[in-house]
Amino acid sequence: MFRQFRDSVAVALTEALESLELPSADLGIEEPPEDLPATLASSVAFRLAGEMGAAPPQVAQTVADAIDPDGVDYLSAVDTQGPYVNFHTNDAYLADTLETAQADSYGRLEDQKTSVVVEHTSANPTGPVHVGRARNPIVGDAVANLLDFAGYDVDRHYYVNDAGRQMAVFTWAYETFDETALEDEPARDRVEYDLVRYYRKGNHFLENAEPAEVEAAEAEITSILQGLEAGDEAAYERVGTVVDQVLGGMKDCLARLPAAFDEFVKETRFMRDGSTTAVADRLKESEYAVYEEDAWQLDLSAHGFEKNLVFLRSDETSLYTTRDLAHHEWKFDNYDRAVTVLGEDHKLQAGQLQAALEILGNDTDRLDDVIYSYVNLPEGKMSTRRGTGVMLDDLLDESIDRAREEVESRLDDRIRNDDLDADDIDRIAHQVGIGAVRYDIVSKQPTKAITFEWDRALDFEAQSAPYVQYVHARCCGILDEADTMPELGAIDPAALSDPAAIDLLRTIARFPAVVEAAADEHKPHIVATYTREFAEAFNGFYRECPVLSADDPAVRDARLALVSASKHTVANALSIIGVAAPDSM
RNA sequence: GGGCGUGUGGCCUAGCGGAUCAGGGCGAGGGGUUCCUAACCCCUCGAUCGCGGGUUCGAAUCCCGUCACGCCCGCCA
Repeated sequence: MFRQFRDSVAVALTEALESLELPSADLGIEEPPEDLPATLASSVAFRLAGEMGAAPPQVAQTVADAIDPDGVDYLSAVDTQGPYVNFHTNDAYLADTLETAQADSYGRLEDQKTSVVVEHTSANPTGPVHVGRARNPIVGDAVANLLDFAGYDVDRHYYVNDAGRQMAVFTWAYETFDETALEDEPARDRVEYDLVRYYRKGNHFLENAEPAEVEAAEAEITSILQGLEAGDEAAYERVGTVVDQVLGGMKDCLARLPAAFDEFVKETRFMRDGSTTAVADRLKESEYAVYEEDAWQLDLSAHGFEKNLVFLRSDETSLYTTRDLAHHEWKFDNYDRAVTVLGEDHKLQAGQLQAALEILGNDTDRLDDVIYSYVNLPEGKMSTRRGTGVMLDDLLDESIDRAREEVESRLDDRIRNDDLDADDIDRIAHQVGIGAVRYDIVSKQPTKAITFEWDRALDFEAQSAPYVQYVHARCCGILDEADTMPELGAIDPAALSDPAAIDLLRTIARFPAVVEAAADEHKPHIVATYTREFAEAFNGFYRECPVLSADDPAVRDARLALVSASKHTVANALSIIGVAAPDSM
């Protein structure tokens, strides 16, 4: 109801200002500090003071007097406090919130009639997913969930870089070396842990072998790349053998988060269908194209980039960005909007891509990037090639193990006699363990650098996933024990008179606005912050207001409805950030 | 050298022009459970928001400068 209230206040305030013949371009509507009773406030008086030749508090009073609360949705009264005009909600605001939030889908926004493709992760299929890039699937999945919940028609894509030099090296190494030549056993019984050993072996060979041997290897690698460029079916198959296996393993790892994709889009697709060549041809025709040092380049100085972007090598083969151009035009053909989640190291490339897309005549306003910083180890960067780094699988395992210990240590002093069995313990360990990892990452602004430390990443204390998950479990516990749910029509919202209950209901009322703001800015961490605020509000209510043992049946029913609304709110907020909502824990 | 990003109490973090807004959390110290799960709650200690200027009625928030850290500046991806 918060969004509706905000809209109606904006209209009322605009009309009031117009009636006073004052400018209404900047309404200055904001949320007042927590300890004030008003739901919304306006700071227009500051800006109008000069124009009216009066002090801000007086201006505020004049404006407030010009608004008649009657007929304005959810508005009960307008008053002032110093220079601020404050807007208070009426009973219907809370009553409608309580009723609306009874729906499982509470918070989901209206259909935006817009399709959007969210591309995330897109890690080269060279080996196991490590924590350094784990931010990508976690943030990416949350962004996709968020847009979906905000009413967009979302597809999730993983762009597979299967045409680059790295994959050619990998393919050559896989075909060349015998398993007996590999030094270590796979770190884990899954295909990408097995095959990455060939990749590392190959890279090691190229860096250390005799020049003649390296030259021969390079010739083979080049022939693979040229085969791909020439549309040679055998080359696709050779590379595909490696790519599909490794990708399959990575997919299994990502599924643990869980992060799932609607489509894995291979870049070779845009070589095979001729669109990459077509893009290059069109670029050649553009006014920004230059042919220097035997290679076709784009002069992007007018777009703010110092150096030229090479889009065709001297041997006529395409580069990553050229293929990505064809890829993005394909996105534009099939979707209204495109969001890409990518590491800060790709930022320059993304900017060049966007400039080139504009040169090709695309409307790049349809494209948005979400940039995140890599997670580094205290001793430096993680690297698949060098085999340094913490694997996401290991992080998840460790987190689940610690969560399991936590559950087991709590079993003895559980008050609730719901007899958790082995399956429950396993379920809770997974929900909490994986939830904690995701929450830790999704709750921070992605642009902030993170240095990975086990204990910090696996903290189950307050302001973490379990803190919020526990609120959901409490809701379920109460609803479970209440034999019947009251009829919607039988609920009297007025029975919720305690400050803690009203505070909770007001927090619930804000949820759709939080979803809207987070989706508009592609910032799932806003939802994570909200879950924490929500949990605090709920815990306050839980402490102050007994539900099942409430003496007055009307109070009990109203509180029960509030718990139900709370459950939907927290469950949906958690689902957006990809954290499981346990029924018990 | 240039570009982009980050800089909030011992540590992590929210806020990113508006009201005693410097908010949470961890850590430290002290309390709370015959009552819907104490992975909870309450209290105390602790920050002039990297530093210096400027704009503004008002700046952690905007501008300029400066320092520190990260990322990038390939006919790699």
